[in-house]
Amino acid sequence: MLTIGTLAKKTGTKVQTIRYYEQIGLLPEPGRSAGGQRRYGDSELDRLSFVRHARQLGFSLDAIRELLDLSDHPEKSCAEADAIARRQLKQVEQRMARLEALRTELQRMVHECSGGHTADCRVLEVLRDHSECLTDHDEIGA
Amino acid sequence: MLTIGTLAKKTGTKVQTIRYYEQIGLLPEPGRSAGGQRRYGDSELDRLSFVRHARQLGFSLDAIRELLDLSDHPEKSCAEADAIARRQLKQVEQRMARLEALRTELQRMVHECSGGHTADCRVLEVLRDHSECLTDHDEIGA
DNA sequence: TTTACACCCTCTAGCCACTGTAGGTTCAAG
DNA sequence: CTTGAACCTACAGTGGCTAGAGGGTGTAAA
Repeated sequence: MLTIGTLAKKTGTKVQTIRYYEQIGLLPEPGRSAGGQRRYGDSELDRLSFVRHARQLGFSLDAIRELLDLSDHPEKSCAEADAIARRQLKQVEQRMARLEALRTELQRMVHECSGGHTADCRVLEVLRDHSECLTDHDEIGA
Repeated sequence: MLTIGTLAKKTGTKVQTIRYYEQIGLLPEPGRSAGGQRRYGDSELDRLSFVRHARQLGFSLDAIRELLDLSDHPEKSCAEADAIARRQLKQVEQRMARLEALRTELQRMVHECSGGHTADCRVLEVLRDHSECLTDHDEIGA
């Protein structure tokens, strides 16, 4: 039986995060010691590892919920899990494309800055005059 | 004189976002009509455009605050603006590298999934068994 | 057995950068 | 003068945690 701290160490998760996952129903309520402290077994360890790994791959907690549910029902079709992963892959690719554009623009700004006063700063100038910009308008958060 | 809605349209910003920027001190309090509605001039338009453009390049609001401050003081050295931009570029590059790894891993998962039941689903299997994973442990949010 | 101390508990608030809603007021056109 | 779109304030909610206050538990040594 593991304490929450041990589980945290084993999975590279913060203690608070584990409690948070429990709170939002991503992890089941574990057993407790006589004094009311959480005690975990191997199944919880596996489940949390699954969650963390999926998080590392950028899946949202909602997507992970679906994946866990699929994982709990071995007779269900694989197609859904596949679809979730494909969706995630697509998102990652979109974000990469977006970042690629940002990188180009930032490189341009930085390379052209010759280090005088801010009055002639290329960085600020580019920010001021959007028409010089190559990136598109939408998807600020992407 | 522009209403907040017109300013919003011209800059591709939501009305609430403009009010939010004002609230956190990123934009100055504008003049008001007799009835108390916000009225904007060209300087506010420029400033908001600057902010939006910087946001599109992924700068944080704090970084933008610094950039605006530098832009307001033309006699200051350009070096600081340059440093902020370089920092941002570095962040973008790090995020790209991270996404690159995610993409590889996700592609592997998806390509290997042959579409049976979840019991043998490659996607879920990879998530379950972290040892098969190529991505590193840290930086979940990157 | 007591005491020290690391660890655990709940509850609440905060982070970023918005976004949405409720309930009311103002403005401009017709 | 009426209509209706656009405006106002104030506050709650998003995702995915993270931090802190104020207290209780578990265990090993003195």
